[in-house]
Amino acid sequence: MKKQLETFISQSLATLQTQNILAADLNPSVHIERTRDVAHGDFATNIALILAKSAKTNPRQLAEQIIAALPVNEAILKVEIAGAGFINFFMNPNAQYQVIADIQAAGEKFGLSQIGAGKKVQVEFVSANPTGPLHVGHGRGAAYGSVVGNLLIATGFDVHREYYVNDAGRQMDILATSVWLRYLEASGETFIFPSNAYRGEYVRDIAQKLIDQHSKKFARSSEIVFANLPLDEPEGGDKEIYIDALISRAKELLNADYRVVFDTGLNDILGDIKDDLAEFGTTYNQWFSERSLMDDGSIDKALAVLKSNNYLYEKDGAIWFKSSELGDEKDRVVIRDNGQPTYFASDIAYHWNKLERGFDVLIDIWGADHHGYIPRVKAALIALGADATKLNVLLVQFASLWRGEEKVSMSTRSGEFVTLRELRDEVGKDAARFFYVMRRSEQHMDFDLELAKSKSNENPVFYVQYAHARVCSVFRTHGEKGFTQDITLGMANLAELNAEHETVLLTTLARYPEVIERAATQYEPHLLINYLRELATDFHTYYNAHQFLVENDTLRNARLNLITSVRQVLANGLTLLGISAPEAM
RNA sequence: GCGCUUGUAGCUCAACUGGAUAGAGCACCGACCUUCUAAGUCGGGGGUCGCAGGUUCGAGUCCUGCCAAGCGCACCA
Repeated sequence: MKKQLETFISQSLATLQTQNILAADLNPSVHIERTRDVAHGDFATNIALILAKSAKTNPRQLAEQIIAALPVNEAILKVEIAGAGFINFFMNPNAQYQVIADIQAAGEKFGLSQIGAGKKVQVEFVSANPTGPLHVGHGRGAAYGSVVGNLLIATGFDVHREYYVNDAGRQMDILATSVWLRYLEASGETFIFPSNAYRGEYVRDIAQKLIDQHSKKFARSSEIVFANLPLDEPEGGDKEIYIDALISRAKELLNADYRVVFDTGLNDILGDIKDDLAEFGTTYNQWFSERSLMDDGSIDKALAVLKSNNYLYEKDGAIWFKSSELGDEKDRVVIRDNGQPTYFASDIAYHWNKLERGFDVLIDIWGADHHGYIPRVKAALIALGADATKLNVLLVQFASLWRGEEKVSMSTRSGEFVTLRELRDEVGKDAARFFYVMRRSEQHMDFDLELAKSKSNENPVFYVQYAHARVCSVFRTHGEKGFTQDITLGMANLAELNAEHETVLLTTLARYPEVIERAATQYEPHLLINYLRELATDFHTYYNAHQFLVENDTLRNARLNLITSVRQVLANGLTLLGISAPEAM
């Protein structure tokens, strides 16, 4: 209906253009809004206010001309000019029932659209280093990314979800070394564990698996392992230099076996991450390996192009990229003085690879702490001669965990962080997903564990799910009372749904496709959450105000068709969020 | 110091991207269960949209300057 009005207005404007009332080269974007106040009708547009200046007339006069040129349509009851020049549309009340037929016909497809027109979109999200289990910070990115993906699919985009696996690089070497040291400890060696190594309990578990599978194959005496190393930080040294020296020592002593230790750690943790995300309802089309970019020469190739485009230079033994010439704060190292490419070098190759795969839009979902990284990636794409405007980086702020009034402290340093798995175990998948996407992603959010668990009206998850369960419950009672639903009879008598609560509900239902479209194109899943809360409220209010299972056959069946539509839309929305729509609670 | 993000009711957050009288939920006060699930509903009070300017028919929304919070400013990822 909204779309239809937009078309009508556009037609009217085109007419005015042929009459030279409006300039022919004008290409206005018509924007129709739902009104906030019933006195303003059902829909309104400010188009006359926007165009008045260029038409060299006053808004109200232009509004009159627009209305005069409007096509006649029986769905429009009347059109008024209000305020400074708003055009208000009052729709024919009979038109409001159409939505029930639409929902019934489309079913679970109601709300889907084709505005994406099959455009290829890649959504990359989470992509946490496989150096440990996912924590609650990753959870927000996982929930947000998967819902954004669902919304884009729902609006006709061709979506490819991807997790970039950082299976190369220094952090992974630190993990591999940490695993090996725990392995040595478990084999009976004693030494002081490095301050910069991974200390989590899971590292010991992986070490134990190594022992189970390979016995003492990788054991070396601690005298040999720690001979002639620089000092660790607690002893007055540098923890980074110390751990790097240990990594070199591990590679030296283990030779080819280093890769076995490394891969055991990688595969164990990555497997855990995959299981974790799958249980959280977050799935991927592809797990993209950083190492593969090194192995197939993609990094060398990207750097060669940068070099031939004159964006690389050497300084202090390292190779630098002139990102400062393309909007970044300073130049960035791509090859360290030790000859190793930086993480940034692989990321250049990775983003280039994404574009070469033919995606029309790239969406990267990052933690907000990585925001400073955006200019250099865009700079790299420009320097490669690629289209950097295709890259869209969405930032997700951290969530603070609360237990009622008490803030849950989290410190990565001590290894005492709350994992996503712990969160899921405590509050469940549905509540976790709902809470994560309840707020705009750039908004810092407080996540109250007590609230997420509570089975009360304070908890918005239960509130929405309860609305769905309630409709199902009505139908159970309906059967118990010996009624048989007659959908056709209900459809023929929808006009009996003339109570104010019913009108409100019909309007809310009709808004659903608009909400999906907006939530998708703006990448704002919280709009869908807000909508579902409103729909649930409208339904609960209706439920309390009217009895559905009345004796009157026509009215009863009309009402049943209405609440069936409510159930359908609630289920559709919850499905997009990856949240269950329970039939009973 | 520079950059990014944020600042709206006591608290947590919305506000259709520049529109009409800024809205919800908690919390607080007061009503509603012999009824299709009270995990629900109804009513009430509560606001200098961080502050100050500017842009225009019109600003919570845009521009400038301050103030405050978070994050970032590696040859880590």
